[in-house]
Amino acid sequence: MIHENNDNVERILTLIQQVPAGCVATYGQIAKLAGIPKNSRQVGSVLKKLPTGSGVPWYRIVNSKGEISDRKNESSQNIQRMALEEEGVSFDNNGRIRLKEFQWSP
DNA sequence: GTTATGACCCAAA
DNA sequence: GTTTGGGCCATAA
Repeated sequence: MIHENNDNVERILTLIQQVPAGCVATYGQIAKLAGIPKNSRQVGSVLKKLPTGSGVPWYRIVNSKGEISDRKNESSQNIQRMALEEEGVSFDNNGRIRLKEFQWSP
């Protein structure tokens, strides 16, 4: 099937839209649910290229440690943290989210 | 075709 | 708790 990759992107985005406000999900979690457990990097790749105003809550996706992952443009990270705090997600002194408390479970 | 890169993850140390 | 090395695979050049 040659459209497999496009389907992956579609599934990734659909899943992310299911993450409710006030919760977070990890890249690996989304990848697993999307049926591509070994390619969590693709999740980040998709989000990176996401157009602004897409309506996809990209900021609810964090890495497996509960941190906002590093990237080229760090202002994007500030936006992400702000958006999450706005929804009630709290960070500890080390900039981590307690996944036990805030991680979404389908 | 190859190589480099990356919003990742996990087991092992 | 942490760091590290290896694995992963789509994407771009």
